[in-house]
Amino acid sequence: MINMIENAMSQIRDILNNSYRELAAEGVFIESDELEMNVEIPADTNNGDFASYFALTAAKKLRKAPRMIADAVVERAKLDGSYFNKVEVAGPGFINFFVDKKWYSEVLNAIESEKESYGSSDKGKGAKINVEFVSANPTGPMHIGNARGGVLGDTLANLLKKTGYDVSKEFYVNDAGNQVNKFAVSINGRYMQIIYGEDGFEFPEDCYQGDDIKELAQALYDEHGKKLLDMEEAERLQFMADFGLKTNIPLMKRDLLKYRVSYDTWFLESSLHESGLVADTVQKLTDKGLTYEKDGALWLKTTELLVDKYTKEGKTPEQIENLNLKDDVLKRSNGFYTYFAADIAYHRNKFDRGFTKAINIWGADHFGHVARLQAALDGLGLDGSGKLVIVLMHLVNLVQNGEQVRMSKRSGKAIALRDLLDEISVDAARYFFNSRAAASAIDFDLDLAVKNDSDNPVYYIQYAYARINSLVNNVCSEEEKAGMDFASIDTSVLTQESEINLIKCLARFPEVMSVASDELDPSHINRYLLDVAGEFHRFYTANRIKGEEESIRNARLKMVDCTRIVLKNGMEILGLDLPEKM
RNA sequence: GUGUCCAUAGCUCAGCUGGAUAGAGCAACGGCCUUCUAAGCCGUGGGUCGGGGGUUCGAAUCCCUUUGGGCACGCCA
Repeated sequence: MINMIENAMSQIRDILNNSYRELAAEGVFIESDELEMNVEIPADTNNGDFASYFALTAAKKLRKAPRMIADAVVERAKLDGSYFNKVEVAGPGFINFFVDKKWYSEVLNAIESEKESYGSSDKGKGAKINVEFVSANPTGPMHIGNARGGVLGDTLANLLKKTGYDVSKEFYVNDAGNQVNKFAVSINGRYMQIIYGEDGFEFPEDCYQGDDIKELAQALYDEHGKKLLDMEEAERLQFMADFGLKTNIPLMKRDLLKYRVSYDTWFLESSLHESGLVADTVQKLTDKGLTYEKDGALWLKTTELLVDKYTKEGKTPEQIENLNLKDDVLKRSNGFYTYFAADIAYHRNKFDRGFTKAINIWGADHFGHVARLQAALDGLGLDGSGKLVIVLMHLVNLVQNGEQVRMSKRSGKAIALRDLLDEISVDAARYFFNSRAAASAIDFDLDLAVKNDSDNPVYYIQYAYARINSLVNNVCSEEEKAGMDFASIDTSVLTQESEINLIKCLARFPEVMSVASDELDPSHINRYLLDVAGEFHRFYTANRIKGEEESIRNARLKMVDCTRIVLKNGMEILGLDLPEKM
């Protein structure tokens, strides 16, 4: 909960405000409540550890030269009892603050007192949220894009838990509808081919071509022989679909677990149909006058709902007109509900279960669906625009031999998830898939991933962690380690540049967590840990602990222990192993 | 066509609620192991921040425009 960066910034705002108010009271400046005392961390520490640019932004309003404003305010600034020992004006009116030893000491004390909860916060206030991710069709093996989604969702859930949300992870299993039907027809086709030969039965072109289908058909044949021919076609297809799903779903669970991705709930789409929630939801929309019949199908007035939504969001009528909005079918003329209808019911169900927010990770190719689903939920009075948040994740391009490999289940060319793990480590995969924001497409170069194993940045981080362990083991006896009282160790002796840089870096962790949580982007943590590891390696090279004078030795041990805590807390969110030695 | 995401060093990317000299990793080149792990550290070179215009004291960041690329616009999911 302690955020020393925020504490320092808030002190600066107070110092500047007090100073300004005094001057205003004396008539030097006009009274103003609206001045924003912005504080930032300058890129170059020669310009202070913290800086405010308020004099430049306020200059126009106050009708004074920015440099003059800054000078006057700084003249009055009272640093007594604050974290700062120096404040100065630079350039056109930058106000630069320099922190005192006290601040560094408090950073380390904060980490030691909070330990595993350092970086955590209660900003979520316990809000119950649902994070749904991967939700791949159970009609075939998962591919590399699902791996990214799995890692992202799992990591995001960890992050949200640490920032005070009550998170439930969910996998939506599409075990109903068209895809499943096609799945059954595909298995049936291969089954027939086993019996009648490849030329004796024509395999439909728009069916799943992958070898996994052949394996399912073979398994069925091995178990039942030709007996399934005795069934009515509809019965046989149902039987095959059930068999395929029963086989595939556990395989998906197993493969995701290999990536340390687990779920609280596996939610079956079929349960929505069976419970009648889909029908009921469509009826509700109809009761609200939001549907109509055309060409034998039941349509949702999506256009109307979207115009509402976009108007509220401030789009102009011209902009909305340009979007060429269309309505959606809820119930097809053949009597079956569409995926869209089921999805509306599904999200209604999520909110019925008490989730105040639903976060879904979707492939970017589904983005056209986002506003429509939100609007449909708005139509039900469920505030989809506010409570349904979609993180669009761009797909992973698999590159091999310098060429992009096209992947699709239909062509059967998808690279199975489990094969990937035979090539690279889970840590490397988890790190890699979380190395960029969801919105950027990433190329996964298989040759590189296999070959440059030890170049992977994840080892840079893990190495820092392992180094700390062996360092401490080397310097301290077991008894000393056990009895170490870090709270009482004075760290004001740490004044080397590499020490200062490391402590500053450790201080950023709560802020990084906060930003990553707000942006639903755990890749911030990924990059941050790289910084921590870098600062540690630099410190390690420049300084020693063993053989140093006791006050220095102990202070460094404390700082190193703080580094270990931060690395651990961050790596746990990313789901990385913490190697004791490498 | 409309929408949307993206474009920053040779490559992969940070930085984007406007701030001081645009950063990191990889690759290249040159150094550092008789003392706590060299999976490390230090140094060098490398840039019209896709182009053009605008707003501003100040633009990689905001606005307009343009170019190039990914994706989406189904009685598929």
